[in-house]
Amino acid sequence: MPGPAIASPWKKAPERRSERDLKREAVLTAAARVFSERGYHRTSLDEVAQILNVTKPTLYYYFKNKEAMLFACIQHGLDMLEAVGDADPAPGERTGMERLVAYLKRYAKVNETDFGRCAVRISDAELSDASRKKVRRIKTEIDRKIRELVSNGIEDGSIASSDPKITAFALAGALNSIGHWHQRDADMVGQKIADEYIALLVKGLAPRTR
Amino acid sequence: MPGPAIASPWKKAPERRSERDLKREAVLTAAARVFSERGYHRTSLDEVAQILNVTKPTLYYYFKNKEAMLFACIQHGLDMLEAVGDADPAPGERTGMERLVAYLKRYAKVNETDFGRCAVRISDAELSDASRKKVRRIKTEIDRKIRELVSNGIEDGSIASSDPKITAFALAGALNSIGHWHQRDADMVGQKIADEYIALLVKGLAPRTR
DNA sequence: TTTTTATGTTACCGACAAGTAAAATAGTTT
DNA sequence: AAACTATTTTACTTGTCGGTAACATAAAAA
Repeated sequence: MPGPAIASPWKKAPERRSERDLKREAVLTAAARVFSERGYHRTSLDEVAQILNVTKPTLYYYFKNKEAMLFACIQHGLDMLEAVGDADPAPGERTGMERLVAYLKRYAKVNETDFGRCAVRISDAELSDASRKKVRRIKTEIDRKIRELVSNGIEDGSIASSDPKITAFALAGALNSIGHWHQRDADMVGQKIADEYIALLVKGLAPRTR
Repeated sequence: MPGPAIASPWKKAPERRSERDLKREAVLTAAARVFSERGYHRTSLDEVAQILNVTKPTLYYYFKNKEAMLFACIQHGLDMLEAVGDADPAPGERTGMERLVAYLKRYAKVNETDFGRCAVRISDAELSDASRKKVRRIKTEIDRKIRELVSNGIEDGSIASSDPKITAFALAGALNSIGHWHQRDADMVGQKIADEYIALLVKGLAPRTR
């Protein structure tokens, strides 16, 4: 009978993740890319496997099934979007508008990633009831954050809006829509589009000079 | 050998469409509804047939295949959107901004229909190359129209925009995004949302009083 | 009545893709 | 060496669904 294993502290250093985790992550990254590019249903797991130079059953070693893969992709994307809200600097330092604009820029940046696009583009109708419920929870939280920023801006007078709820929807909707066509127009790249979008949303179409 | 049939003028009156056309249209309407609600891939033709109280092969009497159905739905939706541009009153009567806002409101209204949502929500990646090409042509035309309105507004000073191209994308994208929500939030109905969206786009978030 | 045309149904096929079982391989431990 | 563990493959099953063939029915035409 072997004695108790001696703990090797550097073996558990967080940056040294197990190979399994790395591979699982690679599967997820590949899935996110192809899901977001070609759509969930049009993507077969054989394709995902091929990208990784493995065969389909290998994927099942890392994920229970296709839906679990999609759920992980969407969740990761939503987690990134939610983290955008946590990077919000302490309220009071800047106006609500400034904080909102900074938030929207970070939000748009996440939407440029494969995970972000998965979260935004793929309908959660693909998911099981349980997964969808979790996804909806995070989406609600993100929406709440945007509304909060809008409300703060209204309070401090830096934002004019009659309805934070609809405004929050409109902002998210407008930014999410970027992901839908930006691959059609490869010439204008992400950040520029996002900046123009945000400028439009901030300033509006109507001229401000008189 | 029968003599030449005597033409019966009232038989060809345009409002008296053949039963076949009516049924074909019913198929299309049912397809548009369920495609836009549940998505193309998640919809089986058996479902569509069931809605109409027929069996699947009957659908094939009216359409060549599933993709032809989808194409007809999308095309009809896009035709409606394109018609929105034709309803534009003579230029010169009003400012570019007024014309654009009126356009956007009609556009949003179309997007409340099943066909409009099909056109906007379902990726044209589902279509064959030939169909997609046609669809893209109409989409380009719609985009051109929006750009034209924006440009006119810029010229007459009623619209402030640095880039009509991105602005047109942003406008369409924002309105299209309405279709993604509105079933989740049944309490706020279409036109109200659209009006708020448009108001935001026109006035912007930044307050105009000083 | 017979024939033709339009419309619909039953019963089926075939393909594709998700998912699984079980064997193969390689690395590690005993 | 032997045994065990982790990982991946080959080969297979299975369900779903788009699509079709062939027949049924009924109305209109001849």
